[in-house]
Amino acid sequence: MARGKIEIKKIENSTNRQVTYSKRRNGLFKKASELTVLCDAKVSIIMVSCTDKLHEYISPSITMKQFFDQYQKASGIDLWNSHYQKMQEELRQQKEVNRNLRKQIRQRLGDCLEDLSFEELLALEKDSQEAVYVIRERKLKVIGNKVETSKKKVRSAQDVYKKLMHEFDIRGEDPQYGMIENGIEYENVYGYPQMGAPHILTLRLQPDHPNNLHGAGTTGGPTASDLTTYGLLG
Amino acid sequence: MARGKIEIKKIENSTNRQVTYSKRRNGLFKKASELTVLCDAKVSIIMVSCTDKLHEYISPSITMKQFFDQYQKASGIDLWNSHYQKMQEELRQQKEVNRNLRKQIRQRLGDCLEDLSFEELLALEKDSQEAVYVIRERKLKVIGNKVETSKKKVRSAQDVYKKLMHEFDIRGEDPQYGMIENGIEYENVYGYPQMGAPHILTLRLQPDHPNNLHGAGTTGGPTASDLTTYGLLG
DNA sequence: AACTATTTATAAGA
DNA sequence: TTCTTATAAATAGTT
Repeated sequence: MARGKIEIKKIENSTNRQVTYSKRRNGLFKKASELTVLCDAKVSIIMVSCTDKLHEYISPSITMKQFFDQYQKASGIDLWNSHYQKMQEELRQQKEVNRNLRKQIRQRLGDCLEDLSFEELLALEKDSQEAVYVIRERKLKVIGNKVETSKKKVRSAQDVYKKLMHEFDIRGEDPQYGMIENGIEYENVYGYPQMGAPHILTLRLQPDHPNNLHGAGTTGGPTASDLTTYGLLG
Repeated sequence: MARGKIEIKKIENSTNRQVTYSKRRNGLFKKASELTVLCDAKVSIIMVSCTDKLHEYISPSITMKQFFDQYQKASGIDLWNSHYQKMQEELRQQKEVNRNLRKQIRQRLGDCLEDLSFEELLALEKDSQEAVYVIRERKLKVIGNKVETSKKKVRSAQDVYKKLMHEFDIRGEDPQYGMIENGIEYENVYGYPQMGAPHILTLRLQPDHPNNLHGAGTTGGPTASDLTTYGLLG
């Protein structure tokens, strides 16, 4: 449009093309800003050059997001709504699953039983009772392990004691005196849990009597286990 | 830019403004399309007039969505990602919660017990055992209700029977003959469940003996209850 | 980036 | 709205 008319087709010379792009881009943006002011309109221009550089003009007093929202509303073209709705549906489903799982747990704790049919109630009782047996077996195994560990510790301590006594024998010292003194000492030195063994043995006796547990269990607040397992329920 | 220079400020005359908007809009779009061809660029123009009409230009061979995506990527400006990411985070949390709830249920069914501390194990046993008692009580109540309902039906049937007999008396017919015939009939007519009562009474005897349930419970697949409550677990 | 001959856009009027 | 046209603005080619 100056120094000779040009044909509107791709400029083959790369440098020339780049220069023209820059000049005309400025021209376009200037026109856009004039339009904005003169006609009280909102204009958004986004340009991507053939070298993938991005330039934009946007009227003051409006954000690109507003533009996109407005465009979407006016054009009815779905830019990201399908994504959004898909996620929303997924979220809804997850919440539904969540609701069901919680109800199931409540039922396993003895709530909401009125929602169950008689057959479901029987099945729930059977499942729950079986679970109690499994849990009890696991508990006994854990207790067994603890007792075993304690026994090993005791044996280990006894070994140490014997070795000490043997050393005393070799040195010709009075074994009777040394035994008492060292017998008290090693329990702390070698990590023998002073209250551990009796405590564990006490526990071992309790859980075989469900009635005992039942009667005692009606009082008392949440335990460490409750906190762990219900942490996400709130 | 013709017939006199104009100042770049809002055109107060509404008609004039409208005309200028239309003319300059065309000019802008023409320049944009020339730029597209000359420089092999992609251009998007969205305009909203002061009367809230929307007009757009977009280079051929590109969609508005591609433009928005490209713009967002290049600019780093958050158009809808905050929405999106918020939902994604929410979804992630819901899935995490569900994972926990499922684990909890598995533990209540006797799985994954090795993940519990000894104290948690004891609490779980207590909870489970208590739940079994609650469930059992509920079951007994349901059975009681069923028995009560059956009794009422029987009483109601007996009333009907008495009335029939009374009518026979009034009519002077042979009551001995009528009694037998109608005694068989009314069980079907008045909905008395023929197998119902004995069945319920049989069930009533079982559940007070947990050992009985335990022994029988080790076999057998999922019941109707299992299907209902685990439907969403897969 | 600056210059400038020329083309193009457009303001005002019809 | 569209057409016309005088004139302002944009810009292609050059430096």
